[in-house]
Amino acid sequence: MTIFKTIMAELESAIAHIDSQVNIEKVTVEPPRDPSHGDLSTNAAMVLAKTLGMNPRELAGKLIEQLQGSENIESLEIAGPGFINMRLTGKAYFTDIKQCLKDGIEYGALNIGKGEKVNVEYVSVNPTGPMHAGHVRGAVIGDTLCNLLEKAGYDVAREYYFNDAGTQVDVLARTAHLRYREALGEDIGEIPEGLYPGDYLKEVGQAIVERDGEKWLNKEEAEWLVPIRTFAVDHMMTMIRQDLSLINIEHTVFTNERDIVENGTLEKAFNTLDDLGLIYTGTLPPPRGKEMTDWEPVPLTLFRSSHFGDDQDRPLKKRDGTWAYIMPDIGYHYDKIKRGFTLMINLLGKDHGGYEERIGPTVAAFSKEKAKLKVIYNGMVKVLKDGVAVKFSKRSGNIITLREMVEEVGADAIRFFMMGRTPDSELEFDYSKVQEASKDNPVFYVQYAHARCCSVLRHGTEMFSEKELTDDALAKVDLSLLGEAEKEMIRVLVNWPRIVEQAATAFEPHRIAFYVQEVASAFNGWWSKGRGDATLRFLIEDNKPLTLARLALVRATAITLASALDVMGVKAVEEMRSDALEEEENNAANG
RNA sequence: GCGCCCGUAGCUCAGCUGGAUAGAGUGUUUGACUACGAAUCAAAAGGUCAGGGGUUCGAAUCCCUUCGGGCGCACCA
Repeated sequence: MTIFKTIMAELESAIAHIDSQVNIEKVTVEPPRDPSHGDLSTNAAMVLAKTLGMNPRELAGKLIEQLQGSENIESLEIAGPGFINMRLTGKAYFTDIKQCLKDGIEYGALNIGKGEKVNVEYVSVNPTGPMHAGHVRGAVIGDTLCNLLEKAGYDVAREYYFNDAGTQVDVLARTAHLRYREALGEDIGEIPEGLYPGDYLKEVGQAIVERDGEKWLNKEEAEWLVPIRTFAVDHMMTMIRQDLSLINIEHTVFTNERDIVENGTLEKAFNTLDDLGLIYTGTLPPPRGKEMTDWEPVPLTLFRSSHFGDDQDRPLKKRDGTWAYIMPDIGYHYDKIKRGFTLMINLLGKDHGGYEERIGPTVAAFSKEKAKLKVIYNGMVKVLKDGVAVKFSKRSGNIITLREMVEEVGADAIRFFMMGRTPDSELEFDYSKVQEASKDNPVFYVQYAHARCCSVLRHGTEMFSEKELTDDALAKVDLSLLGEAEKEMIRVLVNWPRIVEQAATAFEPHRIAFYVQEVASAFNGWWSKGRGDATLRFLIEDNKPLTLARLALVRATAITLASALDVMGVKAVEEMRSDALEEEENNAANG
């Protein structure tokens, strides 16, 4: 039970005392933006005033009477139009801090998801080349969202949809065959227009030689296309998975488009819609806003997606009776629903706008409106160095590969920056800024704060035995010795479960990145108070109980940071050593 | 033409799903190291939340509209 829930419960009973029937849905208990308004604030009086036939300030007065008795509340006041501001006792927060120390890395875990089956589909890059800069953002946001939803108590499947049925994989096969001929000594010259130019297919050609020798030389395409395609696709998928593992992304489910297309799922999906009476033959209006020279009205097999909010019905079959191009995606979502998911989240680039509108109606139809599809679109990423666009790498065929990015700045920086803001906007990813060891680099700033916590705790062992500093031991420490200087730190830490809840319900992992900076900032501020005033330092030689209380809070800070960074997939380092620092130490040691 | 997203401090961005005097960082100005890591901290200055209208106790947030930017819009894969 967090302090927020405790106070909310007390408020609810206070309200019930006045009127037990009233709807309290809109009542909130939150820390006010301005700390001078107190620790917590509620809008209850303003929200309920009308239905209870009182003016807000009058109602607030009555609620305050009821809340007076709370042992968690130190003082109450009515403010502005009818806010009730509460100042809490120091003690009110201790349960949360102790909980943090007990929970460790699990701190902040919730059960708001109640085990609901969620499918998050992300990356889903075509298996025709390596992961590159354009793919990374959605990959990281998706993966972090998975972590977040798991933290909030959802049952999450991390899914990769594997487009191995389109024409691109045939192009891949043709390119691989060309590389294969090259590997056997043929001079293939420049890669022709329309095939994949990257060098990464050379090793595929070589690998085919090693497995099959000259078997596919001088053969008709019809003979080699399928086996080479299978081989090349497998090879690409292995490569992509290795690339993803560089930034700690590992999917749990891989679904093949080819399976969906070939195992009858499309027919089942179509028939399901037909049985629901949602299929008819009709004619679409001409496409708007485009000059159509060859358009003519044609009766088509249509799905009544307009019943589910789409602006027009969608053709599922072409005029020749074959499936329309959206049908595999529809079949795929039919499959997801059959697997029991009630929430499907899909991470796509902004250039896929309209996907939710197109596929969402079928999800609603298949599930009788019990399942939902949510698409998160992310903007483009520009990779820069010192503010200048990074040159494309020739080696990989005019793309910046994920592998190169990891080599350049490391996985932590990539993850932090790629998920660190709302997905909507365009993102400039500047190699130089991302590596900077200073405050304007949040990755560094946060990791530094965590390392500082660890440093303090290391020093703590000079005053205490290890046994006295275990999390269990610290959880039993008398926190009432903490004072005003620590209050801000405490307030920030106990907010973590709320942040998880808010971020998870909004599907917005970037909030975690902002929170983690808030924690770091509070900690660095707290730390610095000890510089001006020695009595505010963490370690006070002649006051062990106070020191223990502070160490408990330092430890709670480290735990909270670690817990949040864990969701982000960023390492919580215990020590940071820059080259400069190391050099200094080496010089000291040598001199 | 229709739909979606965006417009917040000089710059880069938050803004808790409708709350109080709109916040950080950076940049500018000014202070603080005989330290448990100054790789930091504290303070000042900086705003017509693109413009206009509406909804209500209350709007950056919701609705309408104008302007400006991005993306999508066929039986295409």
